Amino acid sequence: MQRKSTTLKDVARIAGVSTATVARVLYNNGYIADETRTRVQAAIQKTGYRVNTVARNLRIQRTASIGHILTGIVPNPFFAGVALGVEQEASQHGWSVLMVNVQGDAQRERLGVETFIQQRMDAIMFTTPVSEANVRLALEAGIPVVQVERPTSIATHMVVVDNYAGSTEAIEHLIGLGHRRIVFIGGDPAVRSADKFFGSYVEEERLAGYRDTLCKYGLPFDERLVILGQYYSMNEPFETDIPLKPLLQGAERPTAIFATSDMLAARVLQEIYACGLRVPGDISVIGYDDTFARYLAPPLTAVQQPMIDLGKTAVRLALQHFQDEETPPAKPWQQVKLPTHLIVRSSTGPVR
Amino acid sequence: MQRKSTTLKDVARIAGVSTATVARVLYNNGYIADETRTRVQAAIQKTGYRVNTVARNLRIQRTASIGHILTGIVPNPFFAGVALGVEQEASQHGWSVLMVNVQGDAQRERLGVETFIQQRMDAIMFTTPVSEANVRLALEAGIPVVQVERPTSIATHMVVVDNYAGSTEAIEHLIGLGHRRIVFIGGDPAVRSADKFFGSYVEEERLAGYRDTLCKYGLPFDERLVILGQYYSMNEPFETDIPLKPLLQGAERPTAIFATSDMLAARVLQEIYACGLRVPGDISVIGYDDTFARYLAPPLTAVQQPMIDLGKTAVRLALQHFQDEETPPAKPWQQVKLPTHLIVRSSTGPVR
DNA sequence: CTGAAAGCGCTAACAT
DNA sequence: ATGTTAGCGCTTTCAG
Repeated sequence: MQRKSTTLKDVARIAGVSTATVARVLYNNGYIADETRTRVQAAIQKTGYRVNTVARNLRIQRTASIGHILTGIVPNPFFAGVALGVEQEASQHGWSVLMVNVQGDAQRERLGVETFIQQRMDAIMFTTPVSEANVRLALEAGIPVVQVERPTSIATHMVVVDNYAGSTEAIEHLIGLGHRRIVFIGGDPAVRSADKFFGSYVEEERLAGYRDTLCKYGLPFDERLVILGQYYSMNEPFETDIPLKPLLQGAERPTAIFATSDMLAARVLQEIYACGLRVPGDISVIGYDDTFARYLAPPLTAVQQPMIDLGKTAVRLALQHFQDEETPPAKPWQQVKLPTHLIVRSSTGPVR
Repeated sequence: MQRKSTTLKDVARIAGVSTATVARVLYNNGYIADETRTRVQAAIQKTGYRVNTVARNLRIQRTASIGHILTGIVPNPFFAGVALGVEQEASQHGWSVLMVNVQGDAQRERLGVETFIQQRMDAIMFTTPVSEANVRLALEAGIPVVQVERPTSIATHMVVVDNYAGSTEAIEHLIGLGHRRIVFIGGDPAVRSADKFFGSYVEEERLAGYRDTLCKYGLPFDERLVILGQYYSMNEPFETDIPLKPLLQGAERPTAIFATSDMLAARVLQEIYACGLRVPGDISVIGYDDTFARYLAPPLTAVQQPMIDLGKTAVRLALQHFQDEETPPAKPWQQVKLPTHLIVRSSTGPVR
């Protein structure tokens, strides 16, 4: 907003018409004489006029902007994927997106929401809300909210992933390869106990898929093969040790491991190699997310999350509120569940 | 901007004062009677008033917002790091950031700049501009510009990395371990020939560091050990093959490989393993960026780029324009060069 | 087909 | 210590 730029008024003066007329040619509204249009367009050209969105927004009482709150765009590339999807879909519809990374901090999240309200964002998205209270805050300001991937129990639009199916598909793949002793390793749901989530935790859904699939194929569910820990950190990429060695060096070594993120799977690979084992020769590994799975050695079989699509869908839900502006009968919140896909690469193979 | 929210005027009416008075307590400006302040604060509390930033921006002719254009936040996590740095530093100073991902597309980049101009962003940042013309576009609109990491030849603020030193440090580390046949693998500078860059290409700087260091230690520069290719793609993560096998299976096998990104290094590891070799036993590998280097097997020695700091510094440069508003003698564009650090992990070892 | 004019919600002189 | 008021740049009725 540096040096003063051309205004509509300037253009009008130069073209010798009123501001209303300029606005008409700008938005192709109403009748306008061809000759006038040409004259106005020439003036626009000449001055390099560009509409002042700030003034426009004030006038029309909309900003066509989405505030996007991310738990942490780093270190897990999953979030960058969602952010990209959000931005792409938004800009395709002429919307803008403001982004705030809170790195897991509820206080910063609150500030983000507060700012977004002040900026009069037309919608607010949480790609993984940290605190319920902040979701409520946005809602109370009368702003449509979309929660992505790990919604709280508060009713808003939601777009989630079919974690149960994703997990099921992974385990079935392993069972199909002859595996019977399969480790499940994931973040501990209890860690997020501060908030109540809608439905069940992502991690719980995946665990349920694991358990039910074993059951379905008549395999025993062995609690010792389930490893849950607080492996996620927004700032320090997992310094926590993964208690896998005992299993790997024990008598009844598992033949496959299902990890609930690529980052975790990568750590699992490191542990496996440290024990002198080979993948998939001695043990198969499946990751989740499909972020940098393809870059690991060997290229990792992984449950692919529809990151981009998650973001795009979230935007579509938000835009709905404004599409049919004539239908104020505020439609209820919607929940969309997206499928996952198992990408089979080289980290899984038949059991020996 | 949904349902009509409380305005300053409302608050004034309820508190029984003028809007000017409310503004005074809001910003703690000028004299105000304690009693009045209390009354106003009560009214603010009661109504849940929140300043309308849109109106405010129009009035003060500033937006306190930065438009951030990213070549592609996916797939290289490097960009997410920069984006985080930008956002953190901005919000710490009460600034907002709009983000646009152009995924390497000059057309989309242009649209992004155009939008940012219309939104009256106070500054525009390019984390790796795609096209010179777009940088110029922003500049012509009178908006301060910061180019990050791979600036074009256009003069603006710039924050870059000391690629030469980064490369030098990596090669010295290898030479110190006794390596003499070291492969350099990187993106081909010629690929970006469409634009002229300021100083030299990032890749060229790194190559120069490699070459000069070999020279310094009296080692021969062997062109056959330099592999340059178009390994980067914004959308499909490198499908291109890396022509490394001939070298790995040849007579005089190199004992170390220096790759100019983690993504490339990851691919190199895969090739090495495919040839049945071990790291670092048979061959050492160094990556660049230090994004997911720690997650590879073995954990990768890598030249760490100051991603967050790159972003933060860029914001600081942009803010300078507004700090000392009284000094209109527009100070010249500044260029800041940030250091890299070699993070030694387990992918490098003494030559056998 | 075109123009006049009323604000959107706020800030900052300028008065008092 | 507080109030009045003139815009910021734009959109959109309402008149003609």
